[in-house]
Amino acid sequence: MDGTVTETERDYLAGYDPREFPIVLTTVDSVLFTYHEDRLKVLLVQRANHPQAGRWALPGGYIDQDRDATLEDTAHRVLASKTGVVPPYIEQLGSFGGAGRDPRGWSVTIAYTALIPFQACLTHIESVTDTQWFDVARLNELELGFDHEAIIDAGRERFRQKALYSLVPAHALQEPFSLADLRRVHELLIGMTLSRKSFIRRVEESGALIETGDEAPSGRGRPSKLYRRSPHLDDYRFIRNIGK
Amino acid sequence: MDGTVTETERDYLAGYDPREFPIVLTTVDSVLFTYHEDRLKVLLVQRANHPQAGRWALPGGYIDQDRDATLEDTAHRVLASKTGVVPPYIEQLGSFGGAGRDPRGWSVTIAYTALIPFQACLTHIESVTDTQWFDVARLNELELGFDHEAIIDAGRERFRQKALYSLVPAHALQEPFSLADLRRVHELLIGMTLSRKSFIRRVEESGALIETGDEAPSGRGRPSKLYRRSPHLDDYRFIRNIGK
DNA sequence: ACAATAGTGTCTGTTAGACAGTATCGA
DNA sequence: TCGATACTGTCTAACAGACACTATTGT
Repeated sequence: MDGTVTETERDYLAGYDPREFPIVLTTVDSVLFTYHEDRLKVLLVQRANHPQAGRWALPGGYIDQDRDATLEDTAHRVLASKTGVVPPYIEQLGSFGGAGRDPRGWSVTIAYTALIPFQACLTHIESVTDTQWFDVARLNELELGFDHEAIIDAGRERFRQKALYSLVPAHALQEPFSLADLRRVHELLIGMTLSRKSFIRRVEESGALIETGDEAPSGRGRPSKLYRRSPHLDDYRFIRNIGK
Repeated sequence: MDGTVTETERDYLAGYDPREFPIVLTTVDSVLFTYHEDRLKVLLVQRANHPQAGRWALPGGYIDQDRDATLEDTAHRVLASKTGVVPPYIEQLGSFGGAGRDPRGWSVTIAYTALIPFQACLTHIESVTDTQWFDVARLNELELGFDHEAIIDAGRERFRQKALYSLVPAHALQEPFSLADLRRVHELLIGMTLSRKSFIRRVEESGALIETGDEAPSGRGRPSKLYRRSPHLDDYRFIRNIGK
């Protein structure tokens, strides 16, 4: 008699031991961006443990099988532990895996990418030394761990696309914010200047932002109108890209 | 003396054993679409082993740590084993993970989505009984394994977007093909009819397709011009979406 | 000749970009 | 008043959609 012919799924699961199979090291890393003082910044953490101890790398870690019900839970938990809050915008970026990217063996990281206002986690980040914002334009001065530079590039490219056809980058700003600031975030992401008029028209047409009615003095010059995010912000897609 | 203070990365790796940590079951699954007889089809495989033995599910499997250097290698290997060839278009779709999606425990699948001409794997698929094309409009009649229905939906949505701003769906057609056929593929993906004129204009403007110079009789009526894919097809993006 | 299918010519509406103009602040 | 910044009015170019028209086949 061949036992496998009549084996039930219950029997199979009772005898299943994952340690009998080759093990893939699986982690979740996040690329968190913000905007501060006319610069795009990305959050990095200095690694305390081997491998790559001492290097700056993306905030990430193992899945906690008891606490995390989904991959997004892991990303939320890790980011909250580094910033004090869950970012207002997060999406899955992609997975990066291979035999050589981690010296411990075949590994996969599921990467998320997120946006947060600089002020939302200012005090939390100032209270520690191992977590810092870095100017994304100066990452070449740093030697990052693993393949995290490539993952950050993928995150930038994702938000570059979003800046072309959505107003999602508004999540990088503290409310209320001016359209001048938001346009600047888009310009940094896209890598070119944008027409004021075109940008304002899109904001009005979309309904993805709400005018608060207040104004803010901008140093010298006419004060700017202030806006906040509408609940539909994340869903709105322009059918045509901005930018010449 | 505290050994960890002076421990080198080499020492750490020598003592590293992945079995000491909680194990996440990691697999790669692919959503392969094609077009045949005015229908969108997706490739499914009937599961031979537990869990979910007997159910139809996405082609997928474990990473072969000796053969696969990257995640895409795994997707290629599995798809080639089911169709006889590597599909001409494949991209990473996203990762689906959680505590409850596989009865064996916490699991992650890295999903790819791909396109192939129906004829490219016709003979290979006809030679086996456990691998079949299914009409994507009739998947509700099937009880799929795991969360694979949700993954297929994500793949459809990905290609729905691509159909709005690219000509990537041309990979689902055998060369040479007519614009009528390609437009039909786009219409099925988008879920609405498209203007002939708009579609032809985009093809001409993009340079992503090359006219072969031949024609094909289409039953009755004027014969249609035939096209093949240009090498730039995958890169081209329209700045504006098609469709009202 | 006719139906059926493929492709074209041309008009219109929409919207991005350009640019000049107006509005409102500080100095 | 002047410079600086924010916002608006309006023209133009580009392009999608509509639709009528021509082209080419089988019956």
